[in-house]
Amino acid sequence: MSAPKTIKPTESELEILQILWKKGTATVREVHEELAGTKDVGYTTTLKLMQIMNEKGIVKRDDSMRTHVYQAAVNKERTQKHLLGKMIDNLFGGSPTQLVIQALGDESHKASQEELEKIQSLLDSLKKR
Amino acid sequence: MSAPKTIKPTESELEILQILWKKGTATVREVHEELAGTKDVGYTTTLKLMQIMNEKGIVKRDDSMRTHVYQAAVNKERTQKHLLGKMIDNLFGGSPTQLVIQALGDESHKASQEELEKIQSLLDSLKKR
DNA sequence: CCCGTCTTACGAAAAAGGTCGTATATTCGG
DNA sequence: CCGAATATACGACCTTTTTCGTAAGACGGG
Repeated sequence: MSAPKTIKPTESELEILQILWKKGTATVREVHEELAGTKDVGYTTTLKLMQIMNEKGIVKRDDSMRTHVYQAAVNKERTQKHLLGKMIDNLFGGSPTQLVIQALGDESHKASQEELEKIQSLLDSLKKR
Repeated sequence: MSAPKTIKPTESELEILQILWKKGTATVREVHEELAGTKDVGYTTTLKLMQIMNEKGIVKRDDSMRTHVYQAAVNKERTQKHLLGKMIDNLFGGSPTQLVIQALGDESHKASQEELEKIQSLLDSLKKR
């Protein structure tokens, strides 16, 4: 099972995926070090999690060496889009507009001027159609 | 416990909340009928879920009559914002911009011209600051 | 008044997620 | 060559979530 059709990582799996997406490849130790920076968790817990993710096909690993090297097996954008779509359906009645408004209005995650410009460009091209 | 500070409804609870947000108030049977339209689930399962949600303070109920009447006890917008914030952290590295871009670019959830204008207004006011 | 129906209550258990202890293997410095 | 350090494997366990069977009370039609 290499390409899961139902992408549904759990919270913990998502944390690990993010690290793998950022690093490209990483060992369990590397992932764990980074994880341990923000939460209190044991090494074997991280290991187990990544083993399970491997079984599920969420990550791939190269176990040709003693220290296995992992990488994400699911595409970042596709996963984001998938989960976002689900949230739009589940929580925003199928309309992305309210979601966008809520996201832009989020006081604790402010967008920079530069980012706002990026959104503006996208908005312009959408409005043209 | 009437106002939970940590809003964290489960998936099933979210399904029920959506129905309650839409209907305002509803009996277990009403909620269940609607739920049963999309998924296969027993009546007592829905009942139990709603009882638990009541204990958690996610919903309120009027049990002055034999058939209890439920309503959501958590604010819709606040819940949306909370879960969205979590998604921004979990999946978009803390930046709402990528989320917004993904959401706007979602082909299966297109925004109307009117909605785009609404977003434009918000964007304008954000850029002014 | 009695019975079938509907309701809530309750408890048990399956399922899922997360945690970690321990065993075992490998590596490497001294 | 030995022991400390480090790696994976694996199973046990706990908590939360989800599921449902069963019991018991209330209601209404006949």
